[in-house]
Amino acid sequence: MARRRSQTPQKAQPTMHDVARVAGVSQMTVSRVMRGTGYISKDVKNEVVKAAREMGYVHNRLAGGNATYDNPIVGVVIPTMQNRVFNEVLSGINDTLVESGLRPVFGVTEYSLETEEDVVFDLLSWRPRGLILPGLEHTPSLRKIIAQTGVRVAEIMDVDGDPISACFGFSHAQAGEDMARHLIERGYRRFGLVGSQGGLDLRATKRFDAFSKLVTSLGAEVVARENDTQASSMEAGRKMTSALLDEPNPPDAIYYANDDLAAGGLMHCLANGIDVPKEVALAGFNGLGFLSALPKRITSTVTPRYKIGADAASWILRTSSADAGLKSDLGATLRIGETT
Amino acid sequence: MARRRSQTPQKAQPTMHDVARVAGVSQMTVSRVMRGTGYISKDVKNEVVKAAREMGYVHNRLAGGNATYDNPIVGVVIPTMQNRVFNEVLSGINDTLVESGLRPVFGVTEYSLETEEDVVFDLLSWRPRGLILPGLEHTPSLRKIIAQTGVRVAEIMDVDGDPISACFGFSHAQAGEDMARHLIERGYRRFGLVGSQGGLDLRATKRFDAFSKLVTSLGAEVVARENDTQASSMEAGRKMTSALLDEPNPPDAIYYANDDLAAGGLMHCLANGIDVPKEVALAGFNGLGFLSALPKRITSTVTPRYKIGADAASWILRTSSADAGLKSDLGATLRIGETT
DNA sequence: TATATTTTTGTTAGCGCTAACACATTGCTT
DNA sequence: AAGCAATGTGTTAGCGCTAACAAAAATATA
Repeated sequence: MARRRSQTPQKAQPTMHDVARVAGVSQMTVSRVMRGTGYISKDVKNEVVKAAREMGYVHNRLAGGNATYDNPIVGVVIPTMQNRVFNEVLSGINDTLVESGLRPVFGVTEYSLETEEDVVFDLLSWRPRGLILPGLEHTPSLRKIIAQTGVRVAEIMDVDGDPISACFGFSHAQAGEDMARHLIERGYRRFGLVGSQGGLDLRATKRFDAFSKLVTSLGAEVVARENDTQASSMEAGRKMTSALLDEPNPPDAIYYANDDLAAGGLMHCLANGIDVPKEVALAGFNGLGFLSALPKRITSTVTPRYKIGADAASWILRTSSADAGLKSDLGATLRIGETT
Repeated sequence: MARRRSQTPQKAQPTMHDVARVAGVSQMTVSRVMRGTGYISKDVKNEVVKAAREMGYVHNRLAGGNATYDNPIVGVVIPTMQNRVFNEVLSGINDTLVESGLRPVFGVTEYSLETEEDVVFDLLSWRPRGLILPGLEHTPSLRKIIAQTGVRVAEIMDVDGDPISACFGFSHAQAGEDMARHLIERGYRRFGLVGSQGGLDLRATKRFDAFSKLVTSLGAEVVARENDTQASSMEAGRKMTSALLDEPNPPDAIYYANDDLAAGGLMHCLANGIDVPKEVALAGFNGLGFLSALPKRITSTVTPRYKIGADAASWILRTSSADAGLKSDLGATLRIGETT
């Protein structure tokens, strides 16, 4: 076993050198066996694997990264952990990455661009093979450090704007307009908007802006807005819906920033005997699976969450940096339910 | 700038040496500034920080870990990403870790102990400062490699058993019994159990076992079980509830493996005019926030998810490995709602 | 059988960084 | 002004690993 300088709480781990000694080969041969590269005879390979297993040796991939400038890491930034949308995005990222022997390292911004800057800086200290960032909006400092380090960046969830290198998502403006057109067609004219995160969710804002603009131009109007500062949840949706409908001239249709909020709205109506969609129509966003379990299927926009994550991850994995300026619109489709 | 051997797609990053040259100091001084250790004069510090910023230098923490046997990493294993419970646990872990300048690296097992073994082995190749594992059940090989490497391990979510070193959670047996006692007290006698993951969720199994045992000993009985192989969700809960209640002699109370399933059950009853709790009582598990948004507050067991994550993470951070055999029961409390 | 080719193993240098120690310099006592 | 501690900076060695380049051994070819 190798001697150690520092008195870490951990036991001294064996090194390749130790394995090599036990197996009676050179350390380089052990390295080759561990990575499965180059020529190795079967006998030696077995010998090395056996010795490693017996000693409990685990390949130290980070030390190797040091020598090759290539750590098996992708930095992944998400706005929040409190939203299931990102569970699915992360699943897509994780599955794709793990398949290639890499792992994501996460950072959470809580919807703050300043925090995002800090998080990215921290993530960069891991010398990741690439970075996955939410949205196309970033601070100038963030852009600068990205440019300086030349790190590969994939932006996800949005395509309305100019990506740093490549983006994978869908058009929120389009999604907002689609929903506006649908609701107008169904005869609704007085709209309420319900969001969360105090307007910091820039993609939701894009949807709402496009929605408002279109309904206004079609002769309808947005009569009320609610925007809780707290995280999105069914509770928040229920509370805000209640507030909205208690006003003197309530809207006849409510467009929510996401399905959780909309489901909360539906629950409020259900509990208070408000007929949906006769008295008020409800529309969500994301098309999450749980909608199908609700008493009424809520109209929503289905977004390709898993695929966004998977595509972004595999773009990072592709070594060619050829496809700069790539805009991958994975599409989001309106799914009409029983609430509009 | 340093010359590079390999032709990575990334731009050549400046090193401490480069920064040192620009700032006109030794590389060691740059190292000290970056880590904020030792004595550094203000002038030199400013000079170095300025140079680093201008060059876009980012401290490479992984290379340092190589020299100190101490990477800023904690390996975190979770059964699935499809369950919001783990969002909160991860939040607790992440918040605590990031505060100390570390980051979690995740692995997902999909409720398979064999996969867990592979994941842990992979995570170990990152030489993490510690590992956080779900539950107290692991394969012998897993235990062996843990023992061999001497890595610090915190087990979470359960305290019914013997931890490798320390565990943070609550007693599932206790939770199951508490619920059993409550339902018996309310007069229910014919119980249904609804789970997911095909019984692979070992903690849910512990609850169900303790529940079944107690109700049986109190003269009641478990008359039906449903156990979907797919992931837990409201949809699955609704489907299984429907199946359960369509049988000739349906249960008068259903105990679900978690709140999502229970909420799905409630939705089924709501949509089909089944009176809860008169015709059938429903009980969930976890006490998630969204329950308060449902038309009827579902009886559940509130679990300290965030705190479990936070406590486990800060135990990992504590360097003393003194407290071996630590069992931290954070408690789970029955919360009676309107569905029982 | 001699030579070229392929396969297998080893040696050397060095990745970017930090611990440990050495050596200045400064300010403070007395 | 001498002595001393505190402060500031540099030098050296080496972490665990891999690329690049030998060199030896096995195999194929002429």
